[in-house]
Amino acid sequence: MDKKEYDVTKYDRPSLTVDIVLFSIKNNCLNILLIKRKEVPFKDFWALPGGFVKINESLEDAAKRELIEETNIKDVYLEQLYTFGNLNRDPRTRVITVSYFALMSSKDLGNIKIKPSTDASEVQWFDTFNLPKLAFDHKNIVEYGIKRLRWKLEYTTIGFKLLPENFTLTELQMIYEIAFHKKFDKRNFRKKILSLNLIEETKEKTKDVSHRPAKLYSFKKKIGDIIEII
Amino acid sequence: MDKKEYDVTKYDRPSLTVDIVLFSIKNNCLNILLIKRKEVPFKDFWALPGGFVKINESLEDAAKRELIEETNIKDVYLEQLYTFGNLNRDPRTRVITVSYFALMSSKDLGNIKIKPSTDASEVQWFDTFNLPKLAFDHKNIVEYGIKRLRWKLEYTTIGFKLLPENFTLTELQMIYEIAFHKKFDKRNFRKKILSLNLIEETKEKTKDVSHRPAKLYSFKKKIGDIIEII
DNA sequence: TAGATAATGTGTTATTTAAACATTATTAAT
DNA sequence: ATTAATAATGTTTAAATAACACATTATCTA
Repeated sequence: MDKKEYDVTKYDRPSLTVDIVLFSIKNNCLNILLIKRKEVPFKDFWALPGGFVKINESLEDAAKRELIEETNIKDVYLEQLYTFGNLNRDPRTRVITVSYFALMSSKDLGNIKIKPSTDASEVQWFDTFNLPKLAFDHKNIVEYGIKRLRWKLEYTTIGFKLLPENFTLTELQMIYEIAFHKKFDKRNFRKKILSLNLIEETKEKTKDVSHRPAKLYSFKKKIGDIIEII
Repeated sequence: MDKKEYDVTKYDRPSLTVDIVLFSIKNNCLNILLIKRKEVPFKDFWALPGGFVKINESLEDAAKRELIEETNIKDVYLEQLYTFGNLNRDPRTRVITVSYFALMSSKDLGNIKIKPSTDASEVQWFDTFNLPKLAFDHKNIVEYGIKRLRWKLEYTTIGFKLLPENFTLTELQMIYEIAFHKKFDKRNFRKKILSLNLIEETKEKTKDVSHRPAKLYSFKKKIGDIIEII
């Protein structure tokens, strides 16, 4: 090592965590996944899934690992949200958290077995607009996540990440109405969505509904593509 | 301490830095401030101003402190950009950097004495679209900063942060043209800007120009307000 | 001091996009 | 056959955006 090189280890270093705001649509509500903490601080409080970043894993890998460890959920859409680093956000020591924004398709809700882990005694979905008191500054993080969701729905095609592969236009519209807390005109919504040329009819229809069945649509692009609409 | 409490200090912790992408308009160009590194790694490479976060300062305070220490610049508009945490972004050890996006009024360009410091042998403005080779992954950070700037110009009133208190409509338009790398129609631009009702005429005009002098305008809101246009 | 130069300042029309609005169609259940 | 429930569909109006050219006001200089 070069003599002139800084000894970067000489600095006191804060701890680094990731926390994940995972949204999904359940019972026509925008839901967020929370865990119940097993340990102090904030023992028995609900909190965002998350945990310490390991020295040899990227931030995104840490977020993925924590989701799996604490909730057994994988293959969600994930993007970085914001880094919270205020001095006293954790009573134990200085902890910086890089928060992640995640979306899960409602089709996966059924497949996934949410299981408690070493850190969490319970794992549960909550209505985003009716959350329990949260540990740490997780309320702030959730609010930041809701803002990001609205913004992304408005300006990108991210809404498809919340839907199963085939979906009805009514389901798609519902996502927007849930996230924005307001109704949209059905005809204008359909015109707008179809004019974007992002989805196409499938040959299928909804089954086992006691009313006129709806056409199922699918997103044209391969999964993984988020298109900026603007 | 509660026995059940984690010993959070037992984890290997990455180092934490901040880096600042500071934009200003100079010579009709969008400029970024860089420092020349005094030490390895990347000795003599140009890099973003930044440095290690102290254990008892917030991330934003760290960004402000580093800007002052390395460049003697203060009172800029500052917002968090993105956190870069890939494994090998620093050859010495694991380093996470929380990047910040900053804008400086062109009126401050003259007042400020940029001075080299302990970490930097030189400090200099560079044309954003014609940068030298940068240290670490700072090229990525800059690109992220440019995207943020464009987005913010389009959807907020942040452009005023790059201008002196009184400015001409041509100067304002120039900022948009520089950032977007394209021309806008003068009449439409003025109509749009004035219809937003955010700026007002002052009684002054440009002086010492060898052509028709332009009316000077000022932003209606007190400094600090960034309005979402949409 | 007249003419060249250089940038400012201003309106109208056409096009595109967004908003408002109500009826008929299809299926299952009874 | 009737009912209940939701799907599907078009037109008209208003608002926002885009395209476009020339007169004005100052300095400079011949």
